[in-house]
Amino acid sequence: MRFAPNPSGPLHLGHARAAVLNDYFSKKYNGKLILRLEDTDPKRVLPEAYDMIKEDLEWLGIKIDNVVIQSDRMDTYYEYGRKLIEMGHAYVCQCNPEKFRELRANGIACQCRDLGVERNLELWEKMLNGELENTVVRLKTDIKHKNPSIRDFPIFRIEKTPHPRTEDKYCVYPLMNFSVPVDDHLLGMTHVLRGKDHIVNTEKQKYIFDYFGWKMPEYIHYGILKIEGPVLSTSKMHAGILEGKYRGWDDPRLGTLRALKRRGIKPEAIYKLMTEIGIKQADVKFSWENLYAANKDIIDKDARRFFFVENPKKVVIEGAKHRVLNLRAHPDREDLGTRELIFDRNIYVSDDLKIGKMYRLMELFNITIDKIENGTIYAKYHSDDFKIARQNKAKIIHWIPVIDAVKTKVIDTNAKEHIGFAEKDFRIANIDEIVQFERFGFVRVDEKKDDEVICYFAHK
RNA sequence: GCUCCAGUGGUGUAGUCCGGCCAAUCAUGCGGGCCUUUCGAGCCCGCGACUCGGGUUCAAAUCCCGGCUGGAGCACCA
Repeated sequence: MRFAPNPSGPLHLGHARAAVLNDYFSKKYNGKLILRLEDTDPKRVLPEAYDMIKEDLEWLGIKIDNVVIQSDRMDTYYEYGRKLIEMGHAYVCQCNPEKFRELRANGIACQCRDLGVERNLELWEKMLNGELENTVVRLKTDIKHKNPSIRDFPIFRIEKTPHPRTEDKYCVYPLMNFSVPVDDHLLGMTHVLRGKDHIVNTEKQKYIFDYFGWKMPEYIHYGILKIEGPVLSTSKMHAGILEGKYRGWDDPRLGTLRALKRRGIKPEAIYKLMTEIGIKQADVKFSWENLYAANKDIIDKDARRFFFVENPKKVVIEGAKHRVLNLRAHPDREDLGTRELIFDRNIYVSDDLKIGKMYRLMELFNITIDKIENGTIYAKYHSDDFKIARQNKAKIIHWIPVIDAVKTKVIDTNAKEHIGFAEKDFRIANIDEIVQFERFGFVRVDEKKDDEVICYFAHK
């Protein structure tokens, strides 16, 4: 089987489905998986993408047996293209596109169709030498086919834009409806899983298999995956990055795999979801809910817990002594160690506290709110016993000691920044670690600066 | 417009090929409960679907016809 992206950017969720499905089934049946980079349109090639795609696949846990780059195989395409002309199944067409389109719409062949093999080979050589403009090679199909796009569709075109890899070595490039069947056959594909947007292409490509007398692989088409939210169009992403609208290919607003990685989404979660969605032809809506649930399953057991207060408000507590708390880093796992919270009169909270009400500072004690002055809340120590808080239906709130509070910025999926403080021991969290800010959600530690830690929000 | 395809709970999925064991699977979500000093996790209970109409048949989610809805393609892109 194969995964055949166009190297115009890194992989996104849409590619992930194709890659995962092909990987899943090739493993299931002990087959091989080829990565075929389809770079036969010089205009749409982004040189960095070749490596980005390999990195993304590796991250996804997809094992590639072999990498094939189409721009390395130009001579092969020329060879088979020439054969088709020699067999009289293809011809060089110099009609202008509008004229051809009009003829095609009426099911009428153009004059080029019957020029004869000799003349066609002559023109073909001229094409390859760069002597011609506005010329294509067409496959003879059925000029009255009920789908006009199938009537003598083009298989080679002239493109003089330099290719990032081969520069100006070639000026004639195969169209995918030619390179795909040639490669699928030569590379020994038995099964191909692709989106249903290729159904018509499969019909076109069948002509090539038939003309060469090749056995056609099993082409299976799955439905469209509708993904709400992130930007997926490679060209839009690229333009946005160049404009400075996005921070890069891993901006949290984008649907690239590297953006998901940065947010703390595990490749296993993506893999699982994609295999679950499967290959049916009905269109499906991508469920973020299910992705997050799968991801939570993976990360929850390892994620250390920390207190984090967003939009911090300062609270001064009267009548309580300095004390030190040791809390577990994870409620169910002793092996993840403890963290220390030092209470010393001044704390931050996130909630709006109401005067006269009782609150329970989590793991600490109960307080009652006295007054609010100049944005600072004054509270009194009430009692230690948790039962009293229960009896009084006191809300249990998170708190952060003002001393040593870690200034923290969480960037959410809309690239919006949430500023707050995390407890002092959050400093021990490593870059790339996924932690849970209790009640806030799971975040991935992205960057640690001297005065601030930056995290990306994964999900609740 | 033309050609082709698909429709199972809020979402994803099993079952559709080869009709009965399907008053429909699993997950997620939602509601409730237990536990818990996270509104997390776990455990328990519950909610919720075969697009509609006709036909064939002893029997239809499954087969046939039609409607409706959704989608794909109709490039010198992939």
